[in-house]
Amino acid sequence: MRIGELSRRTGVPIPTIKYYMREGLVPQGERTGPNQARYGEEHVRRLRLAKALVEVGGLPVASARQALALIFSSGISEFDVLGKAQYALTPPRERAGDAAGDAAGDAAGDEAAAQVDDLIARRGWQVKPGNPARRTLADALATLRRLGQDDYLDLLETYAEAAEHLADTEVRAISRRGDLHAMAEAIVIWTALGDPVIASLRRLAQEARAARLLGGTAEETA
Amino acid sequence: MRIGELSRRTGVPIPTIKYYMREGLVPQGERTGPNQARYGEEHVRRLRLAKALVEVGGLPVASARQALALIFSSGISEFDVLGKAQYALTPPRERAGDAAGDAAGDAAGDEAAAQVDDLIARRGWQVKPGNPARRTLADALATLRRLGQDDYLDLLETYAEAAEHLADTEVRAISRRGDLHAMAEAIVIWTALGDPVIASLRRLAQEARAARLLGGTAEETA
DNA sequence: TGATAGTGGAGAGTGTCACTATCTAATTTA
DNA sequence: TAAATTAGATAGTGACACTCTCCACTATCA
Repeated sequence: MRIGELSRRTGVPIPTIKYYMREGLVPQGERTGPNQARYGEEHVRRLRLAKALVEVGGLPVASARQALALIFSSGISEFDVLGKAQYALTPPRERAGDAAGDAAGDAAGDEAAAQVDDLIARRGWQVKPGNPARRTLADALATLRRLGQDDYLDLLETYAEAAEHLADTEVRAISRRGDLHAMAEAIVIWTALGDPVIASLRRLAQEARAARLLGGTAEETA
Repeated sequence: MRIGELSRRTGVPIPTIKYYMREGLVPQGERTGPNQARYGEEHVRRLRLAKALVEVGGLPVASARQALALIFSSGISEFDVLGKAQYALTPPRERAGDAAGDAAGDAAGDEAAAQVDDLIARRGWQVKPGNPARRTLADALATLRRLGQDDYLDLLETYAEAAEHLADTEVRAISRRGDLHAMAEAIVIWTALGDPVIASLRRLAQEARAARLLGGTAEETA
């Protein structure tokens, strides 16, 4: 097929397809002439995936490229798909740890890092020291502490339990796929799209619980 | 205090403080002369909060302004703090539902919306029809469907259970605060920062579970 | 009592990001 | 054969979150 059909079938505008090709999210088409190229089903799949990661998953284009490269590469083993996916999907953390404010060499940051290590150890989790989620979590906890919300940090235990339960179900479901390629694809998709799904469900459940507890009514909101 | 100290105590650069004042995230200082103003502890708190919401929570500045306005306003009732916070904290959803691709008037989108309604009903949740999380969730589910991941949609039940459990604990913890003002603040903070916390924990737990199931080792990754 | 550093406020400038538009020459397609 | 598409390259756009520059002033230290 040519680019027009590719655009129609995926809902991605032609200029955007061209842009994604330049950026390497989608490979070039098979050239058939000086100004003609042909595209196949793989282009459709890959483009749909790119669109989903960027639009729904909110990934930067560069991260989406990495994730797509991972899925469509041949030399992956099941031992590192997940790790590489997590690396690719963690939005490039800007410099952190600086600008803590309030003089004092940032006690909250150190405490938070220790707290993360402690949590991981206590749960018996085996996590690579380089997993970017460690940093993200420590940053968030340090911020919570600086905002004086440390009296709620026991919620963390509940969060960790829930995460463990989720991860257990997810890993189990995905490992049932025999095909390594399909596993890699599912990991990327569910890691990226799972975040908004969980966030939405949390908000919905919050509203429901709050209504039940505070007696709020299900009326419209400004 | 003057702006220099405000900057030092919060870790926010002076030009950024000025920008935040222009954007209304932080109120103006109390003028004491043609080119002098004084700032107080409220400025410090508010600026820290602004920084947290933007840097860690990843909110757009406009959303952070709304959230801060909510916290520091006087006329809120406990019946709508949460709803308003959710409205303020949901990143402005761009147009959705269009550009589905593949001809066919987007069956995935309709099915997903129905699926969300069904889930909410099945769980017995009381959720306002206008809650923005409905849309976000439906979009994500529709995308999952279009990517052919609908055979995993039973994971949704696990997600919903986890969300319900989390929300229950959160709402319970927050409602223990008698002060409505403190409640509003906690809601905003935990709604915004809870997302990255949960996402990180999920990733850590995933790696741990995968290691256990696949026998992966905790070595370094590229 | 200067010299130096630090303000407040307004407007313009910067860098990044994700597209989007335009152009040319060369095909297809009707 | 005329109109519509196409590939590819380059340039432009709009949103966003700052960041810089000025200037007429204070504030503070030697």
